[in-house]
Amino acid sequence: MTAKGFSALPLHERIRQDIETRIISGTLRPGDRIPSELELMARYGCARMTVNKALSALATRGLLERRKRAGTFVARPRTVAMVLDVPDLGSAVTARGQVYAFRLLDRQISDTARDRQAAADLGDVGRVMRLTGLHLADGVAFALEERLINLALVPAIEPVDFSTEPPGTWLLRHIPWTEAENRIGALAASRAQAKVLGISPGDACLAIERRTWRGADSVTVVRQTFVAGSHELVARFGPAGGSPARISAAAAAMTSAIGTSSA
Amino acid sequence: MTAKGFSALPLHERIRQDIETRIISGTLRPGDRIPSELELMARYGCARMTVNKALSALATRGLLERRKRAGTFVARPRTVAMVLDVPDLGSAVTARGQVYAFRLLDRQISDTARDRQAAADLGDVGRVMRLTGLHLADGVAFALEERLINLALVPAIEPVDFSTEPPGTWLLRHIPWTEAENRIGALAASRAQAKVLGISPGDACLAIERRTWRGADSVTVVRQTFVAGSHELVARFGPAGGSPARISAAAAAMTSAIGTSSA
DNA sequence: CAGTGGTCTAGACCACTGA
DNA sequence: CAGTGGTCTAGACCACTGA
Repeated sequence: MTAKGFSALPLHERIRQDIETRIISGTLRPGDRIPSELELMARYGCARMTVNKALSALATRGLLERRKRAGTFVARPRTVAMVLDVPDLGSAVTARGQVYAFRLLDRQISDTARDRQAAADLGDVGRVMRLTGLHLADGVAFALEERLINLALVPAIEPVDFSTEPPGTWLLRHIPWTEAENRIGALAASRAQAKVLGISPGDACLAIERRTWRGADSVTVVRQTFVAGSHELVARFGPAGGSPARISAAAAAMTSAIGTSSA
Repeated sequence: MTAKGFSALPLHERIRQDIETRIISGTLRPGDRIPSELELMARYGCARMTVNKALSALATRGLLERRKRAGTFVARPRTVAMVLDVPDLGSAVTARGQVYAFRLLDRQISDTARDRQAAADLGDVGRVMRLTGLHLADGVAFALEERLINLALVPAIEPVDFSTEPPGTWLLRHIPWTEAENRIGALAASRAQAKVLGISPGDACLAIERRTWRGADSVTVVRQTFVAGSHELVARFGPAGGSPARISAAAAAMTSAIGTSSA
């Protein structure tokens, strides 16, 4: 496994972890100045670029703040920005050991010229597809999905039958979106929502509204309404240096904590 | 060589944006191979390190995938990892033009040796402080907060009076946490929760459970229960190159979309 | 003014892995 | 095997800005 005896990690990575450890342990405190690149070159016996790479990475991740002439400082805790994992619903259900299914309830082709709500959601894009469907775990509906898709941008989706793959997964596999926004809140189920979800009107639900763009163009807008307790979002922040994939795996490995209903 | 008069941006940044633009516009599609570093050196007339910096940044952000010998490829859209902004509640309320206040309802000192729930939440850390309080906007309670704090790690908080500053803000200003986890769900208000929040039992609420660590030690665990419609979380993903701060500002500038209750 | 970080060069050796 | 990316060197010039 180890090729070269001792250097399992590249030098810039070891420098990065070294400094990070001092911040975590409290040896370096917020506001403290850390040695200049010149000093660190001498300490680690390496070129300035190598030190720079380590410090730049820590600055990008918000642990350090760099100011010209003044030096490099341990950053003060900032307004919190966490990494939110938005898993594919099918994968999430399967990971819980349940059987996932999507049931399409309704599909309509519309046009933003006539459909005011679609125009508000996607802009004046022309033809749109409006989908309504249910996400099921072990045959039980746990989320209602209402989605609009910009057909001008995604014409290939028009003939797709969503019996094998829900629209979100299809889009994820086919359309490289570049920007997305999620809004997360709670709401009381409406009469219509309650009916298809098999709950009572007024019951608590988690609501996610997600908009996706490709460049300046709207790809899709989706509103998902989850029965309370059936779904949980996890957001993390950590200096563990995790790639999104690793963070996602770590979150999936954890067990639930909020509203554990033993039913 | 480089036309030196016009470089508002560093060269590595221009190369990054150039390639990013091709991905966004669809000129480069998922799975496409992009030129090797050697070829890009020639194209941009620069050193390999400069090209490498641009490509590494895009790989870190998940837009490119790099494989030795094979080359660099436009990444396929991955499982979604978004940046979730977790704003200070006081700032969020003030930003909406309302007056924020925190009202402490209860404060107890306990010990994980006797307090089983505290031990489960924080680990066997010894003395803990248990706080219960309300977040108010224009004098109306919109969130209930129940918090445990590890006093061994944060002894300075013991005498603090939270009349001017809620516990979360105090902690953010004083304790450099290194890791945090949020769990977000919906729940129906219990009788006790409903009473202090001025709503009815069973009413929909947004629930956030946040755990914060400093290195291996738990700092605090907090459960916040928001009246439905009173609070919304926003998570974004975008190639706009936004720092967390910029993303946060952009999110704050947007108006609500989910469950706007005029009550 | 002088030290700092930001950027860039023109090389180099290496590990990896697909043709 | 040969091309690729990963890393690193030992320099350089520059803009910025606090002492």
